[in-house]
Amino acid sequence: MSHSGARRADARQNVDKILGAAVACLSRNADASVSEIAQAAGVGRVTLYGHFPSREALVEAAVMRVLSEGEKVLGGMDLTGDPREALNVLIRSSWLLLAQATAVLEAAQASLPPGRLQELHAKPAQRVDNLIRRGQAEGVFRTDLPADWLVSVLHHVLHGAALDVAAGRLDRADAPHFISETILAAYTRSDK
Amino acid sequence: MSHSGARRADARQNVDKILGAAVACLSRNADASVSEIAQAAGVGRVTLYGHFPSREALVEAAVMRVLSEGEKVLGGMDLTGDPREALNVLIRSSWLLLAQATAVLEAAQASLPPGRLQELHAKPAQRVDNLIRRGQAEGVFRTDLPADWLVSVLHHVLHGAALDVAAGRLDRADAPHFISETILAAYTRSDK
DNA sequence: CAGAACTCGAACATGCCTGTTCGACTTACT
DNA sequence: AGTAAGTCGAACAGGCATGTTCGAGTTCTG
Repeated sequence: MSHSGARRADARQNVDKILGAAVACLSRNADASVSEIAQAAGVGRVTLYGHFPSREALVEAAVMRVLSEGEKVLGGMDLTGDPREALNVLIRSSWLLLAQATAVLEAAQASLPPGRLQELHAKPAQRVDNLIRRGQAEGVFRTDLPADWLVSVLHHVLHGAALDVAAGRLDRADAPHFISETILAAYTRSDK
Repeated sequence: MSHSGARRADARQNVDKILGAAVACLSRNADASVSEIAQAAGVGRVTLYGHFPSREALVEAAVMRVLSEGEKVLGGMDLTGDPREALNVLIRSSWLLLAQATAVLEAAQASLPPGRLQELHAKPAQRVDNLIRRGQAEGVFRTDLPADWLVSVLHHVLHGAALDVAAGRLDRADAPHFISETILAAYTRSDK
């Protein structure tokens, strides 16, 4: 095992640290500078450019990373059964990941060609979308509002909760419970 | 009426156009450039600097404008009576304004000294906060979630809806209805 | 140990944004 | 009509971010 690349050991490790720092920084600040990300990764700016040719490439790599992590979680999760329970499980076990994903995705929206984003984001988003539509079809979730809107609400509540946690307005431990309770209620008609 | 200022007629008119453009631009793009705002207002960049000494002053003026507009609407609105109805009226008649306010406020957060913001934002936010707390006290809104969180949810759903409209994912005419239905449901316990 | 891969800091070119100054021009008020 | 207020474009200075190059140092790998 030595023919494909030379000193991959620490190089790949650095790439990993950079990607992690990029996700963290872009979640907090949509237009974080390359220097900022490099510093957060504990690596020189030049080293970063040695691994990613441009800021755009770095952002795209960060998006793909957070997306693949999302796939890993979403893929190994049982979303069949009662849609309420499935949604509950999904939120409780991956809200930080989803929130991080939406944050990085929005950050990427400013630095990436317009179409490129939804092209990558399509599949994971479709999973949540399908769950909601199934819940509607089974009469568990309200049908007086379009599924697109319900997805959007989940989206924005997750992102908002992540912002609140980052700003110290919300206890990280409370977040999953609050989100879950709020979304489940919102997905059910209020009167009658 | 001629002693306080000379050719105020079109000067003040330009200030107005600039402030309007600033609010519009900052709602779409939190870090819109001064050139961009000036161009959107149909005036030269130099003229803008003639009225506002710095970008920071411009942003603050835009915040004060949107806040005073908010006060005008919130102040002349009857928020007594059934909290559900009051919240419904508030959302339906001012969602765009509220959404615009949150957008500009977030934009300002990046360009203004940290404390300065909540200092100005305090009173209008308190009004909504009070309405929600009153609803909780009267047993109309759920009390298993803290009022701060419910305010935050309204905040983020409004902002999110504004983003969706701007991105063409949501019809502007549908927004008030969707928001109102969603929030009212979210403010009520789902089961039992 | 020796070479290659990798890292790093400093420095440079470029570009955008902010503020500012200057001079010429247009417009409103008396 | 005349004067002062206001507008505008061009052009400058400073700052910060993106990429790039160079040379020297460090560390993995064989």
